[in-house]
Amino acid sequence: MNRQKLDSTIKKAEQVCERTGSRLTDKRRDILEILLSSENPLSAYDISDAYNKKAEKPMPTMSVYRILDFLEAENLVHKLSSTNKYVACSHIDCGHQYEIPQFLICAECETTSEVAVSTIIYEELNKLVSKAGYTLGNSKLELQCLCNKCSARTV
Amino acid sequence: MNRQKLDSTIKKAEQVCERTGSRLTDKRRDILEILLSSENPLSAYDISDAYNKKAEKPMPTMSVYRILDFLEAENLVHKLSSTNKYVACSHIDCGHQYEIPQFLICAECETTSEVAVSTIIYEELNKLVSKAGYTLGNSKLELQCLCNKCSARTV
DNA sequence: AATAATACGTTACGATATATCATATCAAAT
DNA sequence: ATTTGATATGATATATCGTAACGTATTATT
Repeated sequence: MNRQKLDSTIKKAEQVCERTGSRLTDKRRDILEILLSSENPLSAYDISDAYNKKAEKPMPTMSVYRILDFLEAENLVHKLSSTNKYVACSHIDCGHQYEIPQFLICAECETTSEVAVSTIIYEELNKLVSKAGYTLGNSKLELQCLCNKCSARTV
Repeated sequence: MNRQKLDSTIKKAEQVCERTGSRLTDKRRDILEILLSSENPLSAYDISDAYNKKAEKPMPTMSVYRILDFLEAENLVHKLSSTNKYVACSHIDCGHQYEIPQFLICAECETTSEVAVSTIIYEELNKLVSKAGYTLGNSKLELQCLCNKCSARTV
């Protein structure tokens, strides 16, 4: 992500926070920038390392986790529970609202794409869920995949 | 799960192992029984505790993990990565083959149901995935839900 | 019995995450 | 401008989750 795109995304993120009456502090912005700049999902410790490499004053693990929790609550960041890693939301800029974010995770190289589930899938899932006696909560889907690059390599 | 049902499931599980040239040893069977008997998903440590409460000789954590890995490879057990817990497969008895198992997890009480995704969802997912430049691997879906009981309580 | 394969034990460690309490910062009200 | 309260961060300790590496035991086959 180039500097210009990044700046506009950060600006948008600030607006998102304002709407909920919270603030995108310097450290929160730094962590978000690290995630936005990364090709791949990062663990809390990866993020900590990346931050501490640049910063004068190291940030304790605890703060990283708290900031990630905050960013997740603001929907600026998603946690991938299948890999225990974090990614910036791909839809900060467009403000796109969707019911369920879906992540395609390459099992080989961890390249990850975020896409929205189609309406038809969402409706079908809802049907299934209510038939089973549940109501759908704040869900996300994580699909173990192979990206085309890795797919080609392993053939 | 009553004793009779449990015994027949274990017998079926033994057959599954035989087919792959492996064995359902006593300890593996014990772990599987613990999971089959539990209402809710259990962590590796929960399982270890449950085993050690009954057994004369305690089982080290390492063995629990190895056995869980084994059972997962045989498709007798599934790991829920959103909670780091394990459940027995609901389809050992019927030998039902399905593309993608799907778990409905109550965010309140952790009650969990395993259902198969419908063909239509599977096809739609496949379309989405290939459009994004991936191929679908061995996936499972974990949906954060509310069960009707908890749903009623929180209203 | 000898051998090889599989299963299990032991020790050590690493990775992931939260609890708890203390401190700092900022913004609004006095 | 200070006090106050809310929010944010720091520090320390500890819980939880998981694996690496290597050794011993058990089982199946010869």
